[in-house]
Amino acid sequence: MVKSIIYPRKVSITRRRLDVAMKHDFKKIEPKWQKKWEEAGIFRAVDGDKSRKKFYGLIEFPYPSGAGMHVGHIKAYSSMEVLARKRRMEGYNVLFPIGFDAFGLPTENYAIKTSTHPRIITDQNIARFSEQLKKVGFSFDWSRTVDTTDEDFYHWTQWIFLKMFDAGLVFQDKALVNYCPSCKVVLSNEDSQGGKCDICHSDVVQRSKTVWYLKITEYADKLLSGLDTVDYPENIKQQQVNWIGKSTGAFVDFKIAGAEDQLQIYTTRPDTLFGVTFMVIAPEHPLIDQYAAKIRNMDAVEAYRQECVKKTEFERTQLVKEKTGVRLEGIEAVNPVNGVNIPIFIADYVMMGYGTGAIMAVPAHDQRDYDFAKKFDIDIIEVIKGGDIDKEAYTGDGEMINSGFLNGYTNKKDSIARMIKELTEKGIGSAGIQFKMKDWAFNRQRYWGEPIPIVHCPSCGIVPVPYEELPLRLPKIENFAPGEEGESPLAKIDSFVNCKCPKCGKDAKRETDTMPQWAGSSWYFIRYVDPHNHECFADREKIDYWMPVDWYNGGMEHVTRHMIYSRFWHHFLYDIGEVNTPEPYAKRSAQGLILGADGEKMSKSRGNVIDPLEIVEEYGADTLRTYILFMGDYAAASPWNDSSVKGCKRFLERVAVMADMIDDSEPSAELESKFHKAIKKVSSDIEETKFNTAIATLMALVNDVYQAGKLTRDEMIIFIKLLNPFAPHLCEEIYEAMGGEGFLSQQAWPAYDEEKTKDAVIEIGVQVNGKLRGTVKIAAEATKEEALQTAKGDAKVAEFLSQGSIVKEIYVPGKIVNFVVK
RNA sequence: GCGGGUGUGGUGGAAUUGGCAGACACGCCAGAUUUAGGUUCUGGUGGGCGACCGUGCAGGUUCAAGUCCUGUCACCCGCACCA
Repeated sequence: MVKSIIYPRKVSITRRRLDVAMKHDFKKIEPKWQKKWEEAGIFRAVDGDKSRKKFYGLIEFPYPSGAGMHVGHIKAYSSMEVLARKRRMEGYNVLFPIGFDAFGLPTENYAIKTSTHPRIITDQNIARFSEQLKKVGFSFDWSRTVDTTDEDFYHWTQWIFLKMFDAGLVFQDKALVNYCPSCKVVLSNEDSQGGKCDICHSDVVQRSKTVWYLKITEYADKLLSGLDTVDYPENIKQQQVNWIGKSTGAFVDFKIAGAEDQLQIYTTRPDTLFGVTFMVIAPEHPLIDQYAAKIRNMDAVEAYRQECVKKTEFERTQLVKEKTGVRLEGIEAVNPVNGVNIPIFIADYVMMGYGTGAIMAVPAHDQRDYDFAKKFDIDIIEVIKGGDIDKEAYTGDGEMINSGFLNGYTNKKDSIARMIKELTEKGIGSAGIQFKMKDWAFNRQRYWGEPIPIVHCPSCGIVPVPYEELPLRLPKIENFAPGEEGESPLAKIDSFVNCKCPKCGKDAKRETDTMPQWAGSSWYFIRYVDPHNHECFADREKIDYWMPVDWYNGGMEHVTRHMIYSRFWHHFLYDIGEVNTPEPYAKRSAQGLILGADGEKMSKSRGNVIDPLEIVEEYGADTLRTYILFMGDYAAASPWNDSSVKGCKRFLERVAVMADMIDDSEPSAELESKFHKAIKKVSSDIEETKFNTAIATLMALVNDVYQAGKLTRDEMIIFIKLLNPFAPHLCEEIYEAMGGEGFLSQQAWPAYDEEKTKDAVIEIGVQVNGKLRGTVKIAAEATKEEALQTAKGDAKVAEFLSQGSIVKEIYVPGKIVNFVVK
């Protein structure tokens, strides 16, 4: 039994102060419980346990950088940590795994700098991260840890790649790619946003390279419609929708005057075809070379093209103000609806990568075309009434004019449909769909990645490595720096490159590129269900038991890349019958940033970075965890505040002392009711990721207990159960001191009695003409008459009522009384 | 430009979704304890002397608006010459 020292109201302060320090000796109790949990293995998930409901809570596994953990990691993991701990107490079989996404450029660059093998660096970093994570007391199932750089893991990354190859989703193409001259590596559009390399932030240039692609565009529609079946916050769904960027319109063929060729364009407004006065094609468009002999001003055209190549995609899109271009003199196109000849221009405001790389220009109703037409003095034909085309392009709705059979149409939808019908019947166009999303460039000229399991055979061409030869291991090499021309370091390893063709047996060469950083993270969550399997990527029964992920928490920065890529892979695995659902994640949440104390984003250069391990050292892991979730709205950014950290520490100390206030002699009904309300509030707040108010409720409850000066033993148990997901070390310690059996973490989550959350007597506000004039106490079940009667009895209310006559009396049960007086 | 979001005390942030604005915490003030400081405990703390005024700003709906509607401003985050 607990040695219950019951303090009288006035206690020896010195005595109590010493007690506080003893009761919350986090430096002693935190390692103690971390060790006990690990030894007892109480956070291990049990495969296939049908006697309980399962809960698979997932956090984005960290990239084990040399810098160690950031407070952002703690926040990202804390929400799922609290949920996992609560779910276990609720009797669920919980899978809450951790792993490391360890392939990637920062490690490789560091390896080059320090002449240390990336394997060694990765192992060191993983060990460091693991130790740090354990110090915070996260309840991960460490027996399932995965490491994407482990050959037992990337074996299956390669396996999935080959399955995609078999399905025709992998192809190779020469293309202009984003190339980082500093990292000497090809970057995807996602990794080179803003024209800067995602890794080293130097300028990205365009280069022609042979690139491996995954046909993610084939899954664009599924990725879009799948969003209707999952529980993601609206802003995340919207970002994905924008990223996929579906647009509906039509493809239209324009004849080249005096030739047989067609110039195909894509438009979302085929109904404005009568307003087309010129065409624009991208500088890279193949039509130019095709007609080089006919184009009279080829010199000027070439000069313009050279200029464009020099600009990066970023620069091209930045120059939004001034339109530039060159007319292709000598060739013209024919408007298919009216037979009028129109000029063709090249201009860099048209991109080769979207649509067909060619547009029909309708200057009257598109501002870009308008600007271009003004600059080059081209006709502007109004086809939609409603604007003033002398001033600017009109993009609104209106009656169709100057448009032959479309004249008189006023509804955009109808006129588009009519035009598409016309185009289809005449065989000069058809309805079409376009996506902004492009196919996924799936290779890097780097060492520290999964080797692409492909062989180039002089006679057979591209041949996949047979499944039984997987994993295709990364050779252990000394020099992993990329070549000067940006070729992979693997290209220098003859023993790796030279091989026999799996098909014909003749001499062949291996692909030397590796997969991009996003590969392993595209399926790691499946591996967690069966991490040690050597026969397949995961046992199907285990997949059926655990998948999909019930709740996935992570950062907003991964909403469009990692989330889309992994959803793509999962849809694919579903299509080939390897997993049980198309969507991998049933629910998604995202944490907001932790800003520096100055309100700015944490960064080394600003010097406002908080090291979570220093906080653990000084205040303890329980305080850190509690503070991070108490800071504010979980999904919003909020600044760090050292004083608030101390406030949370103080709260936990008050809890520690509370154990000595146990007194079962005269339970307080008032306090009992407060406990029932708190159980209800904390339980629902955790489910809604409103951790800040859950903690606030517990703080208020402590204040109430201190006011009462005592609480019952049962109430103390309830309290530490509610606090346990947030501050588990302290709660386990108190539980043990109270003589509790086993681990608190394995006890049942408290239940509340709805009846006891309701007060018999409530206090409500009384308004006169909508202004608060007093408050009165009434019985919860009071009738309207009783409530009004009591309200009128309030002296101040009565005074205001006497100033006129009551014309209306409102009583909203349990909420408010309002008198309207005139 | 398009999409998403935010705007509440000195500060971080609450508000059962139309019903007592400012929970909880920080900070600050005062008192107790202490040789003193810190710690701890107790009390106070939106503004205004007041009637009253207060949720970015201006209107509106309503008995009642932080919450709903219209307009507007500011900031943040995505995407961006996407045809």
